[in-house]
Amino acid sequence: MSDLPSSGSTDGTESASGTLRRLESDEAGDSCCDDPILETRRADDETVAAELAVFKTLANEKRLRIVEALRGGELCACELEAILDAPQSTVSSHLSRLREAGIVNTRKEGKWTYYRIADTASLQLLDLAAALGDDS
Amino acid sequence: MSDLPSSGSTDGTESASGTLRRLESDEAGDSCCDDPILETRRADDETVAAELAVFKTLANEKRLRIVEALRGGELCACELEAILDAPQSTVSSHLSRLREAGIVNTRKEGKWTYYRIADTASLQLLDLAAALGDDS
DNA sequence: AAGTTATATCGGAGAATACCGATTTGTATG
DNA sequence: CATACAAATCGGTATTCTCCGATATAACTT
Repeated sequence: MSDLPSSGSTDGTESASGTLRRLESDEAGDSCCDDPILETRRADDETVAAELAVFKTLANEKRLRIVEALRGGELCACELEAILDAPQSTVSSHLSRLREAGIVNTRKEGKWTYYRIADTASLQLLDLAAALGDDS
Repeated sequence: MSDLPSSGSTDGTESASGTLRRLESDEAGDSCCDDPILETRRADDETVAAELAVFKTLANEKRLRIVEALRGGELCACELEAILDAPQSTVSSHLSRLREAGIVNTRKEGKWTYYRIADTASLQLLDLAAALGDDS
């Protein structure tokens, strides 16, 4: 499907550690798992936590549909209720999850609460995911 | 925290429908939810499905750590086992989820199976999510 | 104040996920 | 062929998530 070098790096971001490791270790080695350099590959806890919060928030169909609906500008909770065709309490709790995650912001006007995308980076995120998802 | 226009659009992607709607409808309207134009805001099913598949796959700490570990180049399953400090069956099933979602590719060499990032867009996705996540 | 509409929160049942030991499959090697 | 190691799959339990009715809070109306 894609252009994969049959060995070595997949992009330019790496600091050569992976590639070097593979090349320097003996070709016919009979074990690969007892390697102290693996320590280097462990991800930072805070980074993972930040990513996880975002992905968990977006890993739900109704919440995704809310964000997609907000592409065209702000909407109030009851409009989103109509778009999703879901009960009020369901929509409301999804909205509060999205707000807690910082994906959407709110603006209160009279008895209505309007929701909007907080950061256009969220939309880039959806676009990337859509592109990744349909050629799987 | 961020630069939000206090009303109106959040970016340039919208086709003005949201903004116009809000402006043209009466200021003191007492209902906002019975609007036929809301139909326009419903997202395409296939797009949502594609996005959902990607986000669900990445909405797990161990799978995220696997992808992060693969930033530096390919690794075999048992190396990932060591990095995650998780039982073999657990790691293996996470890897097959990642492969099914098209996030990683595999290369078999002898008795080892090496995993690598299938598309660098996945890494952009993680970077975006990390950026969105830590200033929430 | 009483009524109406919009939204948030609570609580608990049902569904989906994650986890991990045990077993199976695959590959090399003595 | 027996053994050893890597990896995948199976089965069941534990945890988390989703959903939605019921209830609470808030703002506007008469």
